[in-house]
Amino acid sequence: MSNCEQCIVREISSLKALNKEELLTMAHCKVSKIVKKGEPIFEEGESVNGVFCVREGVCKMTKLSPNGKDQIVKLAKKGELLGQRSLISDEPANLSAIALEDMEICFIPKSEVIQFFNKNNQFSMNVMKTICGDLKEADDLMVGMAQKSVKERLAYTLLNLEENFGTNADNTLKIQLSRDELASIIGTATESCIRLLSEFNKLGLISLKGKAISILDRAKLKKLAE
Amino acid sequence: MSNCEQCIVREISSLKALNKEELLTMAHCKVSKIVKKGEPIFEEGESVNGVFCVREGVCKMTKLSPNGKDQIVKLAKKGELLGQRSLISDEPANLSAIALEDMEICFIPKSEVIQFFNKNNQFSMNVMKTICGDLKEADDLMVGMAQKSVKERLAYTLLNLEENFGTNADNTLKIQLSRDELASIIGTATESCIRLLSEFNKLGLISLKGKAISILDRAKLKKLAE
DNA sequence: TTTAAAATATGACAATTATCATATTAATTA
DNA sequence: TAATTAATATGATAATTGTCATATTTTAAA
Repeated sequence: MSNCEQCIVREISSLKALNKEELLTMAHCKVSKIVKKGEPIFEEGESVNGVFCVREGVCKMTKLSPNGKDQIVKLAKKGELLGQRSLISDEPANLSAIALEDMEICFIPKSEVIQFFNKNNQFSMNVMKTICGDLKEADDLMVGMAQKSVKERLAYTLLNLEENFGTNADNTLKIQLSRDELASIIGTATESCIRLLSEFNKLGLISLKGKAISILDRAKLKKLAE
Repeated sequence: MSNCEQCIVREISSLKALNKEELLTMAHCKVSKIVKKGEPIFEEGESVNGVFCVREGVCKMTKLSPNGKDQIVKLAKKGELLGQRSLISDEPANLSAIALEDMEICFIPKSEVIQFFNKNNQFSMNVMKTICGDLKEADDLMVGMAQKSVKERLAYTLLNLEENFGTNADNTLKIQLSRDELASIIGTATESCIRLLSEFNKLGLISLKGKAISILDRAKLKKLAE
């Protein structure tokens, strides 16, 4: 049983509002877990009964459309809490969470989180702020989906991935997505995504070395993203 | 100064958690207002500094896309609180709120709402649940925008409008939207929206009498919406 | 390493949707 | 009421995007 007090996640998530005592009780009831790349943390429709805290790795939050295609709604990384919405709404998960890399996560049972809500106002406010941030992002993405072309969305998404997940020493995006997954973020067919990547590549906006993408011309890409 | 204790809105919104004393202080500091059809309650980018409580009427929550088109993100009706997200995030409004009908609204200053958050845990939880509901809806709409065709989105939206706003005695949808506004909900060009409405009309799924729309075949429409 | 499977890439074509033009109808106001 | 404007409607066409077919490359497994 590792110590929550030392955990980096505590510093960057809503959990930073917890006091020593609360951290101690959390350390006792939490369950740590390794999730391998490609494995689900939880799936749409499941009753989650708690919150997952991401210690390491990135996962995709997806929703299955009636047409059978998965849409990636959000990417979650170190420091994020998953399943807050369904815990608060007391509903099954609206999204699936699937590891994009090997992950380290902790599960905190619902009863515990409810205690924090009841006793720690700052924690509640932190969670609320996070959810409000998610809502703003979702609204913005929705407008983008409705009003922007696939090309614009791809440009926007590439810039976003760089900003949120950074680059390696060789300037390639740290986050590794398949073409299929990238298409599932921007909401298009895999072939369309691939074609546009090729086009961006030919235009010198990006460079493609296998799966690795690096952004060469941020300014032009930003213009394309509108 | 009207009495918040008697207000119907109190019964159906997060405000139902407030006790008599809190309602009394609210009654003293709130400002009632009439907003005529077409007028804004607040606009994107504005610092709202409080929350608007909808007593009567419906408004659209819109966001301007870089291409100059407005996207309707949500419709808000009696009993809803507007501006909660920007209050909690302490940010300017992300959306504009524009009356679709003559409205009666009350403004409750930020300082007051913060008091409720601090002292009344049930109120906080209610607000959180509302925002979580908005988030789920936004995620779902986003997936719909990304994965569904315009036809599917129109069918879905018509059924939604009936469900959320009801019908008149003559079976027409209570909520009156221009073709332009309907297009702005489903995220398409006005002409495309009009064309599909005509098509639905010819297929006997809906009937059009001027601006008034009535749904004739829910089952088939539902199938079309997928 | 060889083979099989999966991912990436590209062409050809069809379907969807947007845009522009222009009627037609409804709503507003002079 | 007539005149003007705005909203609705429809056709023609172009642009975007999806689908299917098929290479090519990469990755995984035998």
